[in-house]
Amino acid sequence: MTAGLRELKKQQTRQSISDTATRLFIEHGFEKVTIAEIAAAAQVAKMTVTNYFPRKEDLALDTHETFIASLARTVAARAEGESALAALRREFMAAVERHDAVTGFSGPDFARMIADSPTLTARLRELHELREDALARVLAADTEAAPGDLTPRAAAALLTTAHRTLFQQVMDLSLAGRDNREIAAVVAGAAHRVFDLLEPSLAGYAVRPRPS
Amino acid sequence: MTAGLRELKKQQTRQSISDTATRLFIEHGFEKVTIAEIAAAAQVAKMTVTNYFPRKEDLALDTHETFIASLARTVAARAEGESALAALRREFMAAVERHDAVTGFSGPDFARMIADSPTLTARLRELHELREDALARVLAADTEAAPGDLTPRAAAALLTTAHRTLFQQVMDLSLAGRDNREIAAVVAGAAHRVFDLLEPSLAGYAVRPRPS
DNA sequence: ACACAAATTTAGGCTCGGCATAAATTTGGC
DNA sequence: GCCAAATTTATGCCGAGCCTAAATTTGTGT
Repeated sequence: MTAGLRELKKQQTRQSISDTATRLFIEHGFEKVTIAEIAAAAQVAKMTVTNYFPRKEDLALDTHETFIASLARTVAARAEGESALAALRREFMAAVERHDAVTGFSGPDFARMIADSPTLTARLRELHELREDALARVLAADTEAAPGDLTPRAAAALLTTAHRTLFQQVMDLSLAGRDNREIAAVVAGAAHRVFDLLEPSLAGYAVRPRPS
Repeated sequence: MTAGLRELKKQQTRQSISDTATRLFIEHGFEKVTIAEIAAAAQVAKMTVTNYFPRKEDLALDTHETFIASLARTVAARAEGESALAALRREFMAAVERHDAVTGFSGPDFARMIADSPTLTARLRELHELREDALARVLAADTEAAPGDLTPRAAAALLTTAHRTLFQQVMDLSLAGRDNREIAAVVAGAAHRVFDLLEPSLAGYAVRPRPS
């Protein structure tokens, strides 16, 4: 098998670089840390860092695949008779109650790192857009929309926007130093209001049919 | 008066640099053109270009102030008894009928320049966000929302999202080489559907009171 | 165990955007 | 026409990203 030692060491190297980078970023801020410093701290060549992480942002936001796919996956797995909006609301509320990273990202340090860096903020915007695109594709396929139909994209935009607004709220509260418990309480209330706001428009959209 | 020749020449220099840059960008693509080339073509020092336009993106998207303020201004100027959504719909439809840049930006060359450049695409995302923030501030002030209230931001996000979706549609059609007439027709239809979609949720939000 | 091929890492250098600083030039007011 | 202020220029530096060739490490076959 070729999936042996070589692949293992690659993953170790990659992880080591990522961990080192994250530590330095949290410690000194994303913009202050240079790729050369990361390479030195991880005891690899500068080029090796670039090989694994083409852009510097990738070192800090390594879980982007999960993030991008999250909403699309939630909607794809919605229950029979459940709308896309209802599924996203349910999933979001569950995440809030679990107190866990509504976001995949977590903690005030992490939020600070992003907020303090224009580069990371921009990348996060891009991730939100990619997430929206992924959701739009699921909606288009699931509602059997015509190719040129704007509806899935508009709906995906609205749904993602709702999520992004709450996401931002979590970030803001996290930056303000509130603990997870308080954040969960405040965001839960806000989430109900935001989802309720969209309910009249989207309650009937992309409802998964019940088998007849 | 100090608003004389000196200020005039500054504006001329600025305009000359901007025009030169735009021409080169359209001709060869944003990423291919270097700041040094722009400076040479405009017959100024490289540093002068940077002085007027701190970021390279600013050379291509010079009308950002107008863009950012557009939605906020439309809502601020809405008629008595008119909701924020209705005002934005009215303004958008009027722009479509005028055939003019729904966007402030216009033409397939311009759209191509942006679409081909990750840098410009990212900057455009940022401009959308700034536009959303500006709109949120107007809504918060106008509805006298409490400081921590998420509603204005959520509403601004939804309204901006609707606009952005249609904006994207214009870009796509422009890139596909459709002429202004066809774009206007297609987008007008799409716009009605998108605004209708939001109507149930936002018809009653931020309605300007009639003087009693 | 050894050699060879393939994969991975390293070293070096290059371009470009962005920023800092000081010198040189141009302009407005007197 | 002179002087102070504003503007432009020249120069150099840093960091991200990319390219290429050399060096090292690993997997496979004998």
